[in-house]
Amino acid sequence: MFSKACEYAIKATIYIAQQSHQDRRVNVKEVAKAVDAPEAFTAKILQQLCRENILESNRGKQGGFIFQTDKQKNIKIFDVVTLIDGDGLFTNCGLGLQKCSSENPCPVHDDFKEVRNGLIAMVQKYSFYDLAQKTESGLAWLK
Amino acid sequence: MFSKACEYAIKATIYIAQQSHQDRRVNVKEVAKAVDAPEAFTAKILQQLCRENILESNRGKQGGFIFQTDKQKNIKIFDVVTLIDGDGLFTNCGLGLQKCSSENPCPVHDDFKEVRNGLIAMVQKYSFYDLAQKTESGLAWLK
DNA sequence: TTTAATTAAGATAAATTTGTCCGAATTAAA
DNA sequence: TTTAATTCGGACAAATTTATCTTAATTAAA
Repeated sequence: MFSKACEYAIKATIYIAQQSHQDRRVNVKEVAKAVDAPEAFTAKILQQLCRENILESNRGKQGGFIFQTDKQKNIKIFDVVTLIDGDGLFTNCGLGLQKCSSENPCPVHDDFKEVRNGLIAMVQKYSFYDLAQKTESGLAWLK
Repeated sequence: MFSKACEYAIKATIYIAQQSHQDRRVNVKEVAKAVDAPEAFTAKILQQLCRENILESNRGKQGGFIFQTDKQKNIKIFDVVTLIDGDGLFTNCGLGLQKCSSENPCPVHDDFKEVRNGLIAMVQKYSFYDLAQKTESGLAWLK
């Protein structure tokens, strides 16, 4: 469904959101461990999330990543998926037809659309603030 | 969502089912053209579908592939996806947690389960016989 | 019997995704 | 001011997926 990079991105973003609630910057090593992802690969992904202004980073001693709390409330899984994997999952035909539409539908057009709408609803349902709270309160886990 | 190989497999299987309704064997070249897929790659995929006894093939002049009509009625997209991509899409955690469960749920566990159940319902809804009919009657297209 | 059309199987290649490594820049603390 | 901890950026490497090529086996038709 999502790429590995995207799974790591989502989990890492939730973890950083959570730590940011306590004003803790976290470094790559800690994040990678917390979400059970390879460290160097995680670093690359966090870089991408910073470039796109989802996270903020600081170099040097005591440096690390933060996710501003007010920003957390406006950003959803949808945004991270779109950033890392692109929007193909949300827009492409389920069978890969170049021009699938209601006029030229693939054999599963309508049913797939429903599934996809469910998926879109899911990734737009929770903000990272919500997801971090859920995890903080012990109702969910990142590994 | 599905791999390229899997998309090709589904479309090719529908096309062959359709032609088999008229007792036409079809060769790789024709299939690949009909579903807009690379020929040699399609050949590999059809081989796999034959090995797993979904399709039947005959070598030599006038050879090609068929999909027995009675078999078409028992086989669903689900089976082809499982064969080509494995069952990960239907069983793995949406965020890749090794041991995601209701006791140790990922942050989107319940919502993802719902989406996934919709997906499973979709791939189990139609048999290839149904899908071929839909396509034959001009209600759907393979490219 | 020969030939042409076909699939089977294995090797290879290209592209993409996943993952690592290293040197440079930055920064707080010793 | 030096040192240690950190991110950044680029190069590199490994694994997987996608795709091609080539040769052998098979088979119907000429």
